[in-house]
Amino acid sequence: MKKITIGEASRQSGVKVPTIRYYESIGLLAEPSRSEGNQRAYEQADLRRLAFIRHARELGFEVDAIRTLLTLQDDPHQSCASADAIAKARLVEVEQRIRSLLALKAELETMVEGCGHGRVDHCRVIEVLADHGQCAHTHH
Amino acid sequence: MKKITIGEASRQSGVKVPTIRYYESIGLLAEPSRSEGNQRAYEQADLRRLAFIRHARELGFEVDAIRTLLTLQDDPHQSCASADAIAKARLVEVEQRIRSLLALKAELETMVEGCGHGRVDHCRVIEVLADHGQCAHTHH
DNA sequence: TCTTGCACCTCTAGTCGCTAGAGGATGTAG
DNA sequence: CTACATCCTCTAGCGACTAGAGGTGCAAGA
Repeated sequence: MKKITIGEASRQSGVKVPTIRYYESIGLLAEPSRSEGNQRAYEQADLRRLAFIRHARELGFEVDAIRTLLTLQDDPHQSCASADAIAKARLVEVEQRIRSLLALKAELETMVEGCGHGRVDHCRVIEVLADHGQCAHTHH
Repeated sequence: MKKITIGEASRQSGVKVPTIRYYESIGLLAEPSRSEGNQRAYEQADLRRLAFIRHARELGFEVDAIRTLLTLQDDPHQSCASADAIAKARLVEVEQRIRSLLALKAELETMVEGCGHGRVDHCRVIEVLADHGQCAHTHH
């Protein structure tokens, strides 16, 4: 079992060095053992945990949710209902966010298309921003 | 011209009272005149500016971008090229965000559908999170 | 007139998830 | 032995607010 430095862990997991230390500080990652010279020495299990965290963060899970997911993972006999609930909640959030972004996209397109590239006093971008009534879509 | 209190401005614009004060503190909103008792007294023009800011924020523009848009609005003889560029950049951002959220949605759906509601050791949610290789979509 | 009670004031600190930088120790290659 | 990269801890900063403490202003009812 050869030990892995934080830099190596960073390279292998794709999580930046300061971020790894940050995860340790907030208790997402356990404190690893240290070398003679007080440098962090990780093991394979830590790398797996880091990959888990990274993937979950990429999926937009909040740190608190990840904390729950990690404790679930640590105890495989538990029911996975909580994990399921967390994922479902996240799915609903993502769906809402997509809907609202699609509305925004439509509105931005109207703005940009309407812009005749002239002076500001006829600029559709500024106009639409100034008067929400001109906004074609009821996104908010 | 009757004066408008900050609470009234908040109600009419939909921007919370502390947020209005915050916008003033960062220079998005000019310092309004004050009543005898040192309370902020807004005018119609301030309400229009607040509505502009609110709408722009809802469209996801950053405060710096809004600052630029506001100075453009204040000088109607300028070319609207900057406004156009800002809106276009935002459009590109929104489109990217939508694409990545759609990929996330697909992945979350796979996770949730695969969950047999049993124990954690067979939970697809946890599994997929733990092993990015199982992730069907190349969203990141 | 007095008092109740809400809305207002300023100021500081906290939120989230990092990121940047200072100032110093350690580890490795030439 | 000397560079130089990498590591360490610590504090502060980011964006865009939000929360709370501790105090003042103002309008309406008793």
